[in-house]
Amino acid sequence: MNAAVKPYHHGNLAEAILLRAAEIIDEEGIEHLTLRGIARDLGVSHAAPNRHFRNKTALLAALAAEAWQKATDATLGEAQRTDSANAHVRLNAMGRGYLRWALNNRALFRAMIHPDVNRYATAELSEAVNEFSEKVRNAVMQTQTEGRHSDVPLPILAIYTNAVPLGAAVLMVDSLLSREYGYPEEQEALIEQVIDLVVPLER
Amino acid sequence: MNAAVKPYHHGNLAEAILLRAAEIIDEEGIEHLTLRGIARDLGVSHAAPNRHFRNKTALLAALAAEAWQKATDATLGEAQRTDSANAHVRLNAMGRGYLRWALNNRALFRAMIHPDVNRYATAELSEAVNEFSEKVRNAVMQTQTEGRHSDVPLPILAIYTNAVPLGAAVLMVDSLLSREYGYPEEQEALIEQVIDLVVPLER
DNA sequence: TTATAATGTAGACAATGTCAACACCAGCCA
DNA sequence: TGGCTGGTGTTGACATTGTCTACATTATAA
Repeated sequence: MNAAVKPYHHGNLAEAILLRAAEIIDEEGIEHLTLRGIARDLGVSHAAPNRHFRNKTALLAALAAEAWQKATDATLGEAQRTDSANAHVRLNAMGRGYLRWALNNRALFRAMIHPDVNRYATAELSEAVNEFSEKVRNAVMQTQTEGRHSDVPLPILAIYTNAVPLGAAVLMVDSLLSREYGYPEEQEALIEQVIDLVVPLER
Repeated sequence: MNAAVKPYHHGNLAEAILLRAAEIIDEEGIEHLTLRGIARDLGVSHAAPNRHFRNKTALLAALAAEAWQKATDATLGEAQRTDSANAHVRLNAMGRGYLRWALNNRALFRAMIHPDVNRYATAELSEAVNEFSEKVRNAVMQTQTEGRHSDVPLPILAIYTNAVPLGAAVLMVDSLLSREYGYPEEQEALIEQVIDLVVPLER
């Protein structure tokens, strides 16, 4: 039988690039992400990625958009799983879902908060970010009607609520402080306890 | 009189490089920071910076170390200014000092949380980070003796307390969400209200 | 079937980080 | 005082990268 002949067209290069990019960020860090390296790994010519991403930043933006979508899913999914009508329970679950997702998907999380990305946002990316923040704001608002910091302006409470899992994820994923705080075996307990401080369940 | 003759030695190139680097991050973003660009701006040859920084990452690490030191100063300084023996008052002031510093020194803040930096930490940088986190942990511990979440393990409470100003700063400095949240004219009120949620003053 | 757009390739170019070899100079020791 | 030595700056080089243009191949649909 003849050896597998590489077809001229890859077939699904765009997705393959995104996948390989996420792998590289995980394994070698985002600073080692190069378009030519990805092309080499995928066995295509060095310029092939340009057919699918206008430039390197566009690739990062696509990764970030994917990240925001998945973060949104993880966040809302956790709330749905509680099957609760209590807004505190749902928002608490959202916080856990978000933080757990960030810690388990560090490559995508890094793409989300990468400075390059936020300077050159694509429409797709802005859309994803807006959807996330709208969902969170609504959930926060509902806890206010249940009495959580009902005297605090919604934007302030939203920043605060967002900041905790975001800041905690940055601390544990990227920062030098992660050496102090990052005990993987205790991850789930840590998530739970930190989120309980922002959105307490019993009062 | 003879025209100013450029001396062969710059005199203070290392500091000049750090200064210019911070300017570039502010004005053009960290993605436009190049060693050769800095050298051009300072009127030295393209390889001169290598005499002072082993590589580009070392320059970023030096910036980050400076950033952590200044952040520590801003944080502790604010606590001292309160001249209060109440740990809550001091920690609240620390949070405000940190967040205000981050919002007013975005270039250095970006260096602090830049992914490259945290992979190749220098001793100087680690030292600066450790000092900051130790000071914060102590202040958090003291609020616990005053009854703030006294049942929560100190590491958890420290993460939570750290996460709020850090996350808020990321939201407002770098993230796409900053478009939603970043109203400079309301900055001081926003700082105050967000920090009050983590470290409430009256109970 | 065939025209057309999408996808991949090859080659080129400027910019960058980094290195080695050399030039200049400040400060110390004899 | 004079020369040496190490620190600082320069020049030139090289590999790598992102990106562009021209061209090759293939999928698609009229």
